[in-house]
Amino acid sequence: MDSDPRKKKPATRKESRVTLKTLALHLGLTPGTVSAALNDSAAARSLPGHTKQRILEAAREFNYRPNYFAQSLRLRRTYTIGVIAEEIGDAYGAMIISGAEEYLRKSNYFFLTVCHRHDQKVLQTYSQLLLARGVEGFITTDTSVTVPLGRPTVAVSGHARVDGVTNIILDHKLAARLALTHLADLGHEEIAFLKGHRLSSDSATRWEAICEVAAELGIRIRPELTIQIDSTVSTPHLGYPYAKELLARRLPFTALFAYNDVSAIGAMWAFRESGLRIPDDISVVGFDDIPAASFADPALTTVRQPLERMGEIAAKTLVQQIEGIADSTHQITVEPEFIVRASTGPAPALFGKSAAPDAAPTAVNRS
Amino acid sequence: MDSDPRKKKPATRKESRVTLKTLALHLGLTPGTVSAALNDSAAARSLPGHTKQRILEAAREFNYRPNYFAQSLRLRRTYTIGVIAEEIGDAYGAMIISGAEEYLRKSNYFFLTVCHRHDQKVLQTYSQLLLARGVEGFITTDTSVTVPLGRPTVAVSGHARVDGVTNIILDHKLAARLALTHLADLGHEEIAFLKGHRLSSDSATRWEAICEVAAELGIRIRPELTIQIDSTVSTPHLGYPYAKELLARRLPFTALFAYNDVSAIGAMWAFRESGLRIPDDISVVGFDDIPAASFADPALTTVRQPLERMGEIAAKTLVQQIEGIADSTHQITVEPEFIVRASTGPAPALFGKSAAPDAAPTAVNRS
DNA sequence: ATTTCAAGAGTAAACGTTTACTCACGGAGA
DNA sequence: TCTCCGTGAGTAAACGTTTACTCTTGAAAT
Repeated sequence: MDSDPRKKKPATRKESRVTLKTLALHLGLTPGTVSAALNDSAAARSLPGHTKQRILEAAREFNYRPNYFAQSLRLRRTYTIGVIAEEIGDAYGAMIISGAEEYLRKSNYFFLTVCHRHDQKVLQTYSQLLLARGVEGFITTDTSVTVPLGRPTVAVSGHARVDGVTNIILDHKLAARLALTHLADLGHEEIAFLKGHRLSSDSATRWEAICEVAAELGIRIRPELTIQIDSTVSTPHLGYPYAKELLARRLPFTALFAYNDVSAIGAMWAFRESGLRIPDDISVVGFDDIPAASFADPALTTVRQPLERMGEIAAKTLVQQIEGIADSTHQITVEPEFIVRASTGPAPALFGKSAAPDAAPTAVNRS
Repeated sequence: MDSDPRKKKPATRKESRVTLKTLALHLGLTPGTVSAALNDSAAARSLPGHTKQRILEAAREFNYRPNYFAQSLRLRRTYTIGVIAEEIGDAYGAMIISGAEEYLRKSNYFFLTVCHRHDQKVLQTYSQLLLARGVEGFITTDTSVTVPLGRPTVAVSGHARVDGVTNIILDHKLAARLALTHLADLGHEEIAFLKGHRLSSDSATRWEAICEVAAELGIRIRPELTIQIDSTVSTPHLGYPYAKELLARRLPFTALFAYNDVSAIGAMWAFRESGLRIPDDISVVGFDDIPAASFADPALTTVRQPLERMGEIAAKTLVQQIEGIADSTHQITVEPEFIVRASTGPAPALFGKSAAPDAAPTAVNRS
């Protein structure tokens, strides 16, 4: 008699779960009927309105929430997707996830996140774990998914053509055109390039686009002025040593098109340290438009990847595939935007082609 | 007959699920026995070794993976935690999540993420949704959890004393001491302050710590030199207008202790725009040590919050509570580190207290 | 006075696991 | 011979939903 009251508390306290049975008992109906009414399923068509009302009210009163696990077990739907990011701590991954989060939240999906850090093994392992968790699809960042993951997949900056994988890619051709025409218009003829790490999924495509566009525009790309990045640090220290090496080659150039903003900022450090003024002596163009690009000094001219938007598109595309609204496309292209800031300016006309080598030693002596 | 296939293909191909029944059938045993053997449960003690072997082998051969939902339903364990971040797209949230991710992954937990953007309503709503998803605990960032969420909770930078909530907080007293002694040692006497937004959970605590330490060190805090931030932008434009206003007050000061790195960088823009040299005319100290702090020009002297570490501690603490290894503590303090870079230097001795107002007009004329 | 029918609700299996019981069997001790 | 006990395994309920069926009424149509 003393122990009765504790099970009467409908909402709180003892963690007394409210299940269909609870409601059914209270209403003098069966769980099946209650379920039918709440889902307004086919079976509920024969229920009179007032009964449905009673059921709905009871559900509200008891604050009934269907058990997600029982529901998933039965329905084989989880409304969960797996995000396999290269990294979450940096601006690139974080912003893509942020964009995806917003869309998914509004669509009543949740997502589980793991980082792969460019380790293909991990990608396989974790996609398995996520599948075991019932994810209905994947979003990956900065990696090419080369083997189907078992569910619809959207790869942000993925480049492999694989069944069931949709790549969200930047229009790199346009990106290259924006950057190179900008530099060409400013009179730059000798341009140096930093090529991205081989593991970075955009590297190859971006470089090809640059080569093609350069050819179109009649801009020469000299192998001696291009450097391949093969470090994986993600601070400006990424770009610094490569820029130093570029200077050490003592070949004339008046502009640098870096692989990304981080390396561009590091390159600016190196240039400045050698006494070169930016943009007076040398212009620098970055890529991505991470927050730090606008904080840099001088503020970095860069190609903006609409990262949050790409995350959003990825989420939207994936959800539509899961819900069967849309079929899998091979790829979706998004357009970059060119952000002109202070790191680019007219090519130093008087010094001409020998601006860099002349200035560099001067600077070294100066310091 | 033509219309049949479309309903047959909702999910995927053959998708022949391997369940306990599959194995049992293949082995000539019952699901119960197989389960017992695989879990090495009490019921399996009476199973002879060779039978266990057979079962384990079959499981491997068939690549058996227990159904997560059936398991959760039965066991009431989900190995999932909910992360309610203020924001994921910015460095603060991203790094905390990154730290948590690593620990959770290693502990075989997964996490679901949502953003609250300082909306308390959202916090309630989404904690409910996450609970419905069976999360066994919460990690929140940059908000004070004032009402229990229904599961063990670890609040990174939370400050409310609530049952079942562990706050991971920086030792703000130490942070203030590091920054203020640094400035004092450099001879700064008139220091301006940017106070954080009221919604930012660290604002109050940090400010109190600054006041206390200032008193200890005999540093005067003038209300006219402190400004309350009440904008929520998270780019340096956050700090710029406040720094401008500070200058407009025409009171002498030789250093600024900003609320965070972002506002510090914005303040540096404003100072420089007014012709002040950093650190010659004015020193600037930030807070957080976000990546951009080291990219800034001059590189920002700042108090480093070990964000990834805080995320990791949060995850560890939470998991231990969930597993019953540790009880809920009210708070855990982590120590900041002081990073001296180029934005601080000796107080301008000659100009003395009137450095700022003198220099400002000069600069304006110059431009 | 049957048949027909619809309304209103119940039944029970199924999703895949886990686990407290039960059961059959054979050998050892009384 | 009877009891006791250990071994090796099966049984079945339970977790909470969903859904294809079934069942009972009472009334309208034949």
